[in-house]
Amino acid sequence: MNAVAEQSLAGQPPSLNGLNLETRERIEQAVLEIFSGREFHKVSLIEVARAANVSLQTIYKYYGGKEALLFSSLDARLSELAERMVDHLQGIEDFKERLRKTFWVKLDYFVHKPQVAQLIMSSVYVNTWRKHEQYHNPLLFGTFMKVLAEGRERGILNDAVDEKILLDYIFGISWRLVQTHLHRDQGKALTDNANVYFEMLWRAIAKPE
Amino acid sequence: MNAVAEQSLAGQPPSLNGLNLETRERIEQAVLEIFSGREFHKVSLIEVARAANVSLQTIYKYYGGKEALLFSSLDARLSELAERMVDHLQGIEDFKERLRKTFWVKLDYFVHKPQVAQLIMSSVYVNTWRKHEQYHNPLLFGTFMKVLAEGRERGILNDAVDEKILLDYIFGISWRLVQTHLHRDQGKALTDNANVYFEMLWRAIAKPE
Amino acid sequence: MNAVAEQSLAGQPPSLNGLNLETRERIEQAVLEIFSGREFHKVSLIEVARAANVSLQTIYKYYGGKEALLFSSLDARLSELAERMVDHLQGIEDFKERLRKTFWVKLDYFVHKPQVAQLIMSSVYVNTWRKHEQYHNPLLFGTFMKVLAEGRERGILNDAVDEKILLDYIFGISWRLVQTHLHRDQGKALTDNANVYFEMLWRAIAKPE
Amino acid sequence: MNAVAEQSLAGQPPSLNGLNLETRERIEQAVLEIFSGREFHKVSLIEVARAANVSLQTIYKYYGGKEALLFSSLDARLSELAERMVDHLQGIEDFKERLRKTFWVKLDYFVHKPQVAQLIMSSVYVNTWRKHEQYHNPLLFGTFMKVLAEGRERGILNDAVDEKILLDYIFGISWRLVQTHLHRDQGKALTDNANVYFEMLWRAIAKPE
DNA sequence: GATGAATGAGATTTCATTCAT
DNA sequence: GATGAATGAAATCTCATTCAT
Repeated sequence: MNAVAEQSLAGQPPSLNGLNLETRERIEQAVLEIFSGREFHKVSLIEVARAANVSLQTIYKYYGGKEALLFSSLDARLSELAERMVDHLQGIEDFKERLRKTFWVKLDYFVHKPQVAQLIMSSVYVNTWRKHEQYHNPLLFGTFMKVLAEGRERGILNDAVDEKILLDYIFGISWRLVQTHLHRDQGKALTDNANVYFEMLWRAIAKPE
Repeated sequence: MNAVAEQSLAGQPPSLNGLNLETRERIEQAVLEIFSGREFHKVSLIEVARAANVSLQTIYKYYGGKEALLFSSLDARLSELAERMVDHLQGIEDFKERLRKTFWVKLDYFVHKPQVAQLIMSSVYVNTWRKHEQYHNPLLFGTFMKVLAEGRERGILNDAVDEKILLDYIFGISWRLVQTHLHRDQGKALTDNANVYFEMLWRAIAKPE
Repeated sequence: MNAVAEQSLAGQPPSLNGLNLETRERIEQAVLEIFSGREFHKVSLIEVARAANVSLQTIYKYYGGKEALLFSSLDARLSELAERMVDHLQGIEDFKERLRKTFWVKLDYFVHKPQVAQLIMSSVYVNTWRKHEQYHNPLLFGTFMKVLAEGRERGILNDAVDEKILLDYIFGISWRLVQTHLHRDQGKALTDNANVYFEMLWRAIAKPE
Repeated sequence: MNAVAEQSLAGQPPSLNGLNLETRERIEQAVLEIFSGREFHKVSLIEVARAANVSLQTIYKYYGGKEALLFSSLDARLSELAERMVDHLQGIEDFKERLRKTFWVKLDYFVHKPQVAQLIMSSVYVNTWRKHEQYHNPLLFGTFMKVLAEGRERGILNDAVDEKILLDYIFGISWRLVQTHLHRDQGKALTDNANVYFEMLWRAIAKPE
């Protein structure tokens, strides 16, 4: 019954079924600012509309509802991250270096866009997110899986456990590091220490000699 | 203005300022069942009240509100986990074994009480969670910190990073493993593999030789 | 799904499924005042609620919606009229006098409660009205039909046309007289002339000698 | 601020300030069809536009709004009726016959164009209509008043009441007969009985001997 | 004349929360 | 402890109306 947010596969925000790009950015910026500071159900759509200088109806027309608005805005950011990651991997040959890069890009992204992480932490339930993670960000997910598969084939990564478990270590650690970092409000400390952190992670997932 | 849930430090659910114990268990059981299956804001208190066979007012009187009800119920479960952990650590001398035990108890707990994890995943925002984690479960948290400090002192654990970072690895990994395990609905697989998973974690946090 | 207005057969406003009588009167008074001055769709329920000093939800709970509120309020007034009519007919034996009385009571009612007529004229479509007339006011309608049937049996009324046609003359004329009277804003003129008007009506429906 | 529908005094729909005649007819036909079947506020202009195969803006440009569209369309039909009436009165000399004719033309018109009556009954409030009746159809109204004045002068009509009261009897009865006739869905019965009905009306308004 | 987008208003629904009994 | 009633807030949806192209 409602227009549904278009699937975004590329980084540049695609036009949301006819929504003016500039307007769209204003809306998603407002979403980021408001939902990152308050819990999902403490945010009213009318304030998002006002902050974005659009009418409530515009939001409903293009996004369909509160939850869809949130996830559409979030997906746009995560696509940005995925694209950034693909971009940064270019030209790196060494496997470990590739993995280190994915780790660094992720930490770096959230350090520079803390609101994206805050939004996830304050307005997205883990359960709900997991569903979206897989349906809506095959690029981000897929990029990781490809890198991991490569590592297993070359005998570099631990093969005593399922491949997805390796992903759990990477995601579990990186996301937790982002969370606590933001909670403690620590400037650049996270990326500055990225290498130390990565080496710890690496020891966990590398095949023990 | 609201009655506030009493702090629970021990494992046995203390009487919540006069709430009949049996009634309390019925309420918290209902909370577990309902909030674990639906998102926080998709659950209405009236259905919780009906499921627990109490009046809406009883909930308000003893818990104060929707969020307080959720966290009070959750805290009761987590105290159970903390208590279990303390209990299991008894008599284990070796440091690594003590840590392995904490890891195992945590995985085991959520495998046996998947609703507790589901409730967190479907009804608790990370942000909100973190606040409660620290204020309301010093026992669980403190137990971990003590074990870690001990490891650092003995030169067993990695001392290139802050102590809290080690905790991030432990919590980040264990929680993520629980999440994906439940999502994939995999019976006992998680505890069966606990040792393999722990060894990976251990390599991450142990001081490299 | 909503509580539906209870059928009112008696004159005293019955308690509307638990709605406090005093509150009910405040609401229906507000309805009368507001809907009589403005067209149905120019009235917003929130102003009715405010005028009646109740919340919007109270209205929805007890009446179910805008249209139901209007008709429930209207039915209460018309039941009053019906009851009044039955009451006034008591003790009058002569057929023509009985009919004259019904005519007079009707004109008199609307002269004294012009808002009821105004409400009908500004907020009720003839079509919608007719449906309610028959379903919801059997008393008012039935009283007339009984009087007419009696007149036909006694050979006093015109029997060249269907009985319902006689009713059309009575209702058509009386209602039109009320309308124009109110439009021209003429104090008591209508009831003062009721006899002259009735004699004209009588000549229309009596059996020609 | 709005374009206002041009006053139509003649029967042929005048070009509405530049609106193509054929288009206009399509629009007003759609209005008749749609508003006669549903209540005014249950009809959306977009469906009228679609049914008439014009854009919403055309309606706004030439009619000014929803209500204006309705009344403009209605006025066009009523002018048709007025014109028809004037036409039929030609060559009839006898006063009573002239009146009988107006009565018959009115019933006959609505019997043949039931949608016009249905539109009034389902989408026009009595109050709103009365205003338009007088401002917008001086021809229809005036024709009647002239005929009545004539009757009074010649001592044929009842002079115990105001002239307008006579009009109330004529309009009140004829309109009510039309209403119930359409409600009962009775083919030609109305015009077939027109004479009987008129004689009844005549007895009401004629000067009693 | 037409098309597309945006807006403001208000109907309706569902709840958390409060109050009184 | 329980029950019933009321309230405020916000989600959602549908339109009339306006504006720009």
